[in-house]
Amino acid sequence: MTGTGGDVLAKTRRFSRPRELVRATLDDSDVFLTAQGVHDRLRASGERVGLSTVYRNLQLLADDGEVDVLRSEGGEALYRACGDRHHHHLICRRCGLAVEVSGPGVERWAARIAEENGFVDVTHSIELFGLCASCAAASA
Amino acid sequence: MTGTGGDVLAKTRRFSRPRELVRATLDDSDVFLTAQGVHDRLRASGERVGLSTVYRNLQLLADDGEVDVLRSEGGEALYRACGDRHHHHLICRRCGLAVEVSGPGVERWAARIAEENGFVDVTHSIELFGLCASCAAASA
DNA sequence: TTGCATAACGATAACCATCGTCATTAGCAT
DNA sequence: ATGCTAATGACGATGGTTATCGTTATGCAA
Repeated sequence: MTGTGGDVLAKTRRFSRPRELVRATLDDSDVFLTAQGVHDRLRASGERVGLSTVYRNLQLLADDGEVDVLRSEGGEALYRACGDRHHHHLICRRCGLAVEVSGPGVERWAARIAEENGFVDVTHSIELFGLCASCAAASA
Repeated sequence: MTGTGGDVLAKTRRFSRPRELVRATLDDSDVFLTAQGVHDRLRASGERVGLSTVYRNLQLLADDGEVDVLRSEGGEALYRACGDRHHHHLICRRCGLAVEVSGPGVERWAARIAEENGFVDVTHSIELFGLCASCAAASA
């Protein structure tokens, strides 16, 4: 039988300049970006990449685990390049600044809760939204 | 002068049958519902309430702290009646079954992380998504 | 290097959740 | 009852995201 859950489907992935641009845009940013945001940055730097292409590649990169995806409080998808180790974020809801945080204890807590309730294939969304120091100062 | 920030604005809130129906629908459900879901249930029970009205009241109830709102992995808003004490959820991504869970340790962790990074006005979104026992069995 | 199969592109239309508009209806205080 | 206005609900507008599809271009092999 196939392994549990989706994984090594060995999809052929061809090189493409647009994808590299999207990846680079995320790499160059220290904040979470929306698809539109990535598109805007590309346009601002003189690159013309279709919006569809940005969405498509953002999804591909997410599927490949190269970028983190999370939902803003408003429900939009936010993307960011990230290391491969598991972590969560503390995000400024004003400027988007994201700080990677980790909490081994939290991971264990989540796993235990899931198990105690008979849930399987559990993922968790643990994100903290607030105002970073500079934004808090700016709005004082 | 008016108080700082939004809280006791003492907004006049008039009774309305549609709002009671929305509230009742959430009260009768043990799963998180989308606005559409609430609307569908109302229609199924023979009640005719405008979709706009459902959205509007869901928002009002959320503002009043009578219902929990969270985002599904797909970005849709999910609503559920809830107690007033702070808690999180373990949600079945198939059937929507939601188990309220709590983690004092997690709360402290979140608060500490926020403080260490100079963030203020921090809220956290901590939700676990998985497959409940029955749904897992059903898809085996 | 040339060809081919097809991944990827990108402009556009389709989708869908959610919100805004506005004329009509209906709580509720006097 | 009467008036003020919150609330309704049909409908159109918005905005993020996805699907469509003809065109372009990558990667492999002859």
